[in-house]
Amino acid sequence: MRKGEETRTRILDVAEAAVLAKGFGATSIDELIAETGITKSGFFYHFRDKNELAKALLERYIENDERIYDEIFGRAHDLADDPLQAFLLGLKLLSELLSDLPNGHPGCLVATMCTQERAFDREIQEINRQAALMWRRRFGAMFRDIMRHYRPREALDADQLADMVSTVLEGGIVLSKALKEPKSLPDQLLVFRTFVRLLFQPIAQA
Amino acid sequence: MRKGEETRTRILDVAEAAVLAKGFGATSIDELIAETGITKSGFFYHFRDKNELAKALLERYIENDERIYDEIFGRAHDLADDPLQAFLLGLKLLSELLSDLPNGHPGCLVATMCTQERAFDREIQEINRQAALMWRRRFGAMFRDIMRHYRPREALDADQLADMVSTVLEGGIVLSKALKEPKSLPDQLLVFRTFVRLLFQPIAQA
DNA sequence: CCGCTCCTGTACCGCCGGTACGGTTTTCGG
DNA sequence: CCGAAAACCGTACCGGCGGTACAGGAGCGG
Repeated sequence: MRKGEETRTRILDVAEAAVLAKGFGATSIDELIAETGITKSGFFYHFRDKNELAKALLERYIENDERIYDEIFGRAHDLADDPLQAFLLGLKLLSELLSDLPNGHPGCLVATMCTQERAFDREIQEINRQAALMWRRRFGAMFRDIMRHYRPREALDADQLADMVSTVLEGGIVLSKALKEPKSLPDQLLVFRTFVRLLFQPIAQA
Repeated sequence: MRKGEETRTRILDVAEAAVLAKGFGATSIDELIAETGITKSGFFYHFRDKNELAKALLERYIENDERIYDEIFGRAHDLADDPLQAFLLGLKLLSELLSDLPNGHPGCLVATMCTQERAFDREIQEINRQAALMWRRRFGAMFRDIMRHYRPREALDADQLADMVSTVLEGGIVLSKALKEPKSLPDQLLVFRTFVRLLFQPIAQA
């Protein structure tokens, strides 16, 4: 009914924070049910096992991720007609959004799942792969659009450029966590932005 | 004495592979002692607890990592006098090295530790931070050297550029694992290499 | 009132990290 | 070659955790 969904969401909220902070293995079910105020039986009513919790967590995370990208780059395309300017603006907006997170980026579940555990089943690995492929399609389309209007100074594959967005995001998250410098992630994104601007700058300037 | 070190090394070898594949939490001590052929008592003779295993694992990994960078970029500097050419060559050599790994990069322990667990103590987090700072110093020095000879087309901070190397490596590892495409990591490194070449290209070409 | 969703309570299992501790073999310096 | 330290083995035990089984109950819509 309604109540069930609400409880399930509350479990997922608590679980997501715990998993991003401590890792999946270090997050105990006992701990989750204590914080959500339900019993162990209640937990297993919603999730068959921990693996299904991981799956639900990941799917919800990816959905939310896609929504954020839709919104930011959608807004960027509303503000700028030119595909290059829109993309650069999108990166800027994303960087600002990441800067405004008080404790830095909480971490990426996709990275957590694929870095940390081959303990998960193939289904989760496939969800992860699809998420990365969606990022590639999303940004790849943008780069292809840009390349229809601008000639890059160096021949680079649109898909590899698209992957670079994901790479910088995932790598920036890792680095800013390791360094304990939340600003590193948005900074790295801006460095990448400069590279993209440089790549599509017209050769004849003077 | 001598035998002790050998056994300890064997434990670390087995543990490193397991941790990179399944994550730290999912790697059981029972599993490690079974594969190394020792008993539980033997394990705890070498490591007080799992956290000390993690620490030893991380320190050894970082040492080895530094050695590899020393060798590759040392060789690159032997082959090219110019600091920019040497750096670009180093990236190329590194990319080729990563391409030659049959099953792709096994994963970065620094990323594993900092992504996955706030369950580790502060000591490990500090080791992680120092590793990232060492990368920054290493590549930052190279970029500063380059900037003494070349004027970048865009004003970028040498340390942020240095961090970009780590970002691309860590992000590339995550992405190639998520995509199950080992080639992504070396490819991303080459894309970054193109960006660096572009950044320091003289403006007046004709 | 029935039946379904959404739980609670209790009891239990096996794995795992970790402790304790006594005993044994191996190794190396003197 | 001897003795002592190093490098283990064996066994027993503990508590936490993931997971199972199952009985029961509260609330609510039809």
